[in-house]
Amino acid sequence: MKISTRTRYGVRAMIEIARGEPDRGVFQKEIAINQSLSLKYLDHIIHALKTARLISNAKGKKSGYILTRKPSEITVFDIHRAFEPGICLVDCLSGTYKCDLSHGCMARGFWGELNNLILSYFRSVTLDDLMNRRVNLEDGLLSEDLKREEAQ
Amino acid sequence: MKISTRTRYGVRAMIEIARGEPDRGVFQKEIAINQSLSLKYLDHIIHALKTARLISNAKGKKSGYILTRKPSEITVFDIHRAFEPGICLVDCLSGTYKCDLSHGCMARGFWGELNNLILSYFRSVTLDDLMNRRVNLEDGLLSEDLKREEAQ
DNA sequence: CTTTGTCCTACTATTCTTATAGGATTAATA
DNA sequence: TATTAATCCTATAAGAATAGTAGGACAAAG
Repeated sequence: MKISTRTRYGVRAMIEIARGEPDRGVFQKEIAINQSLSLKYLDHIIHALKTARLISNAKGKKSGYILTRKPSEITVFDIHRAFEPGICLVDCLSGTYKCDLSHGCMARGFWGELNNLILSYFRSVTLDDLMNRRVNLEDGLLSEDLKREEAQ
Repeated sequence: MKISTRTRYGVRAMIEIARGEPDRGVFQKEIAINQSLSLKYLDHIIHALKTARLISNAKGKKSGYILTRKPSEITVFDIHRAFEPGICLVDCLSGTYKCDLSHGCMARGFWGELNNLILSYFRSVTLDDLMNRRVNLEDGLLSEDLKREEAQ
């Protein structure tokens, strides 16, 4: 279970664009340098974000990118959706999937709940929250928990 | 972001073993049939579960498997850990990783929180909960949300 | 008319997952 | 004791997905 780098880079690119001066757009090259990303790979990321209508060109093709909405109106879910069709941790959660466990799978509900958990989280955090670090509050707990993980 | 089939199968295998009669163990073949899994692939799953000391042979090698602990004392986290070293959605959350973003990455905390969220969830649900479907309560919400997902 | 940045397609390399194969070992049992 | 059935263990292959590179077309600014 990993977050894809395209989604991760996408979030970072969006933050970078959001941080840009209000009077001008942000160039791909600027994002690449500030976020230490390959210019060529970032190309794909930007393309996806644009297709998802989260960003647009500031003025013509040579004036960088700006957000199409306010940072407070763009959630991580929106960004994620630019790269993945949706959140589906387990195939059997999608409607089309046909499972042959007739007597009812006891695990399905569990995964569905987790799916909801992640979905809610993605929907609840905006680009504005990220920039103001409103999600870093429990950083202490985080490192503590992860250390315990790694110790194993 | 997908849950690996080995973890999924592992959970289902554990449920199957937990459901076994108290006086005898459950055979691999039984699990394979009841859960529609390949006997050979299940072989690996069982092996991992055994290495993690979650299951053991009932009596000698030919009497199937039993749980080493009560279902209420085995969490999904325990099962997951039998297959993956831990939960780490993003490499930069691990201590050893060196990131070159000197000015502090604004996304890291966000992913860390999600990591914690999943970790807590895994730790909070036991095999006993799964068997008694205590996680299926919000099934309605689940399907509703997923349908909205798929509609996009 | 050159440079710079965006746009777009194709391709490759690598990694990971999922599985299968084949056989060794052990224990019950006929 | 020979047979069967189950576990145990290693190797490997097939496949998909991801991450990243390459190359160039196009548009606009200087």
